[in-house]
Amino acid sequence: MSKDLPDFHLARFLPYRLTVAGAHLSAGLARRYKAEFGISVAEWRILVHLADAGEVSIRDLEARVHLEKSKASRAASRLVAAGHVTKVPNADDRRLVRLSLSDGGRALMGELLPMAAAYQEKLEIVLGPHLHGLEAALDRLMAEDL
Amino acid sequence: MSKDLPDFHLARFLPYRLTVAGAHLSAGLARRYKAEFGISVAEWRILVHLADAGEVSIRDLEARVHLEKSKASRAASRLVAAGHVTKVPNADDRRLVRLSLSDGGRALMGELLPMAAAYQEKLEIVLGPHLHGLEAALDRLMAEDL
DNA sequence: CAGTATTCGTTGCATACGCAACGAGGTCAA
DNA sequence: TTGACCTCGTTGCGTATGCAACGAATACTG
Repeated sequence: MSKDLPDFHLARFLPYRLTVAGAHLSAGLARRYKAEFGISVAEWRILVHLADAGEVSIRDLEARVHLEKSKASRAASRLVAAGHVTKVPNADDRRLVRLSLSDGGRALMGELLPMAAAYQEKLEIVLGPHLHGLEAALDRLMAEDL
Repeated sequence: MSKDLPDFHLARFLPYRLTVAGAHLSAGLARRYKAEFGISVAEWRILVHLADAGEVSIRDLEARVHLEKSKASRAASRLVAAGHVTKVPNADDRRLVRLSLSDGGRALMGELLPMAAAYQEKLEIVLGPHLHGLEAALDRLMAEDL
C-alpha cells in the first residue's frame, strides 16, 4: 500500500490565507462600487494612483501599484475609452505616456475615494487592536524576497 | 478649477495590501514548484484538499478551498488529464463526483507537501513574533461579512 | 558619430476566467 | 406517482490574463 502523506492543512497555509482574505476584502469593496460604476480592480488602482500622483506612465503603474504592464496598458485604454482618463505622449521621452484624470474622472474619484476611505475605516474598526499587528506582519512579509 | 480630491493612499489600503501580499507569497511558492511540476494555484488547492480529505466532490472544493465551481471543475479535469487525480461518479448520489488522488498524484504530493511545509516554516520564521497578530487579524476579517 | 543595447507601451496568442444557462439526478409534497 | 422545485457538475460565451515578441524611441559605447 501507499505511504502516508504528511498532514498539511491548507486552512493554516499563509499564501492561501492571505490570498483568500485579500479576495474577501476586495469583494466587499467591489460590492460597493462595481455595480454602480463598473470599475475593475486594475482600473481602480490606476484611478487611485492618478488621483494621488497626477501624471504617470505605464511603467510607473507597474512599479507603484503592482500591475503587470500589459494589464496596466489595457486597463488604461478602457479608462480612456470610458472618458475617465486622458492619455498623451510624453514630449520629453516619446516612449513614455502621460496618463491623467479627465474632469469626469476627477468627479468620479470625488465619489469613489470617500467610499473607499469609509470602507478602510470600517475594516480598521473590525480589526480593532489587531490592526497594528496586521500592518507590521504585512510590512515584514513584503520586505522579504521570498 | 476643480475641487481637490481627498487624499487617499493605496499603499495603506487593506484590500490592496492583502491582495498584493497574498500574490507575493503565492509567487514565492510557485517559484518552488511551478517550473518543476506545472501546477496552478487552483490545481494546488485541489491536490492539497484531496491529500487531506480523501474523496471529495466539486461542491466540497467550492466550500472548503474557495474555488468557484466552474474553476474547480476545470482544474479537476486538468488534474485528471495529467494523471494526478481520478474522477468517478458517486453511486449514492449520481449528481456528485468522487475525486481522489491517483497513485501518481499521491507520489506527487509526497514531494509537494514537504516543500510547502518548508515554505510555511520559512514564512513563520520571517514573521517571528508577528505571526500570531497576523493570524488573529485574518481570523477577525474572515469572520466578518464585509 | 555609427552601431548596438536597452527601455517603453502595445499587441497576438493561447489559455484562464466568471457568470449564466443547461441537462441530469434527486427531493418533497399533495 | 406525478409534477414542481432544488442541487450538482459541465459548458458556452464574452472577456481578461500572462507572456513573448514587436516597433519605436532613447541610451550607451567605442
